[in-house]
Amino acid sequence: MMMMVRKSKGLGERHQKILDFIASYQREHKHPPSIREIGLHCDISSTSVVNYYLDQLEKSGHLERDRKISRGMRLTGNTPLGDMLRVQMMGVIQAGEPIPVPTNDSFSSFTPDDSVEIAASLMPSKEKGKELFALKVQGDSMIDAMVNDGDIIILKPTQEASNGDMVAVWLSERNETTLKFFFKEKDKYRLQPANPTMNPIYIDKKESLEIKGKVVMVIRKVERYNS
Amino acid sequence: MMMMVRKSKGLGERHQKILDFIASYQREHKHPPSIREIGLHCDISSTSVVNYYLDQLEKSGHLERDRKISRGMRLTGNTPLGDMLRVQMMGVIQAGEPIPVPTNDSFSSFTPDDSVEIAASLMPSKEKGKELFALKVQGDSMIDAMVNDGDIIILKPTQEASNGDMVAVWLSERNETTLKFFFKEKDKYRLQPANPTMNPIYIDKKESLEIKGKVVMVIRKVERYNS
DNA sequence: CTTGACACAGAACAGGCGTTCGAGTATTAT
DNA sequence: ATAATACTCGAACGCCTGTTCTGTGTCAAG
Repeated sequence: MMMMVRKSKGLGERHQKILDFIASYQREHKHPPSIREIGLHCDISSTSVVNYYLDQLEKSGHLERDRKISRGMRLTGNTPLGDMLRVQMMGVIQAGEPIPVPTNDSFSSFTPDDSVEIAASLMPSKEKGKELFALKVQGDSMIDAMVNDGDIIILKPTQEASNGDMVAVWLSERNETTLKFFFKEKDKYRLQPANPTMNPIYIDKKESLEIKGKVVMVIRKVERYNS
Repeated sequence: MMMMVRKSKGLGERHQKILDFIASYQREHKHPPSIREIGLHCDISSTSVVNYYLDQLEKSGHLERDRKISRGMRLTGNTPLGDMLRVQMMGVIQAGEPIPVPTNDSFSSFTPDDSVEIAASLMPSKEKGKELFALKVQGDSMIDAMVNDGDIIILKPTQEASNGDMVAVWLSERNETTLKFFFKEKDKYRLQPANPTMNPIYIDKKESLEIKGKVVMVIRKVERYNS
């Protein structure tokens, strides 16, 4: 008479729906929803069932709960609050090495240590989707992209880019990683350095060019000059 | 028999105490306190009095309240939460113009429009004091500092710098603003560009060199390449 | 078929919490 | 002095909300 999905493993449709609702509610109201509000918007007619799922989400680490306290819950994964988002630090990007990209594990592992928090107000427009990841720049090889050793770059995973986007690309034939503005021209790609005093490089369309992500932000913690 | 202070103008001792308590409670519990909890820790025996002050704080803009909702309040001023800080955007920095610096008005004006929010976790160590300000870079004149047109730089106001600090300086005799790493040498100052491929410039100690601030962070929202 | 974990409903309980009201006291203005 | 204003208390009301308990239908394993 009624169907139930997802017995044990992983996140069910219901779980995801609740998670999403909490996030959107929080964004809109600046505070978490009550159990009953969750039930109402997620088509759950009993508070005990919502509580049931909340408990599971807490055990799986997606949620923190303050027992006995009204609306005492908060998401732990991305966007701890509506006004801040947390992106996963996937690793380092450097000239001669491939670019680490997020796997489809999506959620699960979220060690706060390996993540970067960013105020949502800083985020350009609609990129706020949680589909973001971070890389730490290693080496001075990307100074032509106006990016220093130690800088953190935030990017959106994608395989395609529009003209003018800054992309992180892997040139497998040259065994080279680079950060450039991307332009598709007649029979070649133009990779334009961010530094306007430097010249672009051209990649023939026959040559392999793997776009790994679109750069949306660069963050630099200015340390002491080391020399 | 009992004293009451601060009749009308400004923030009273009571107001400040409540504000402080909400902030500290929020930091510790990750959610706002209830009216009764505030009363308890601020020596107010009646919930109606707490409510009374909360209303005032709301009217004066220090607080937002969600009526009827348990613990429905949040601070609006700086550091809306303990994990984020808001710095004032003082203006633009460009080659031929002096550097805008914060006046001693300190607080008062906090228009969210002219401010930048930063996750506290991004802030290098102890600079977190609210003595920070932001500038928007205008023009390509600072590419030698690895800073682009449109970048946002966060700095701590200071007139002195240690060797290796990146500083924003005004060279009044040259009518020039620049961003460089600062080194004091025998009888001159060495201003070292962040870009390691570029050469330093030297300023004789007789020449005027006004340090306006120490750069602690650079943030770049990557837009489309315009050309 | 039986058993047991799993998913869900519904109702009831109890405490948390914002709100409101009546009343009393101190300060300042008139 | 008198009135108006600012501040404080205590208690009661009633909704909001998390918790808990009992019961039902589903599904897979034994």
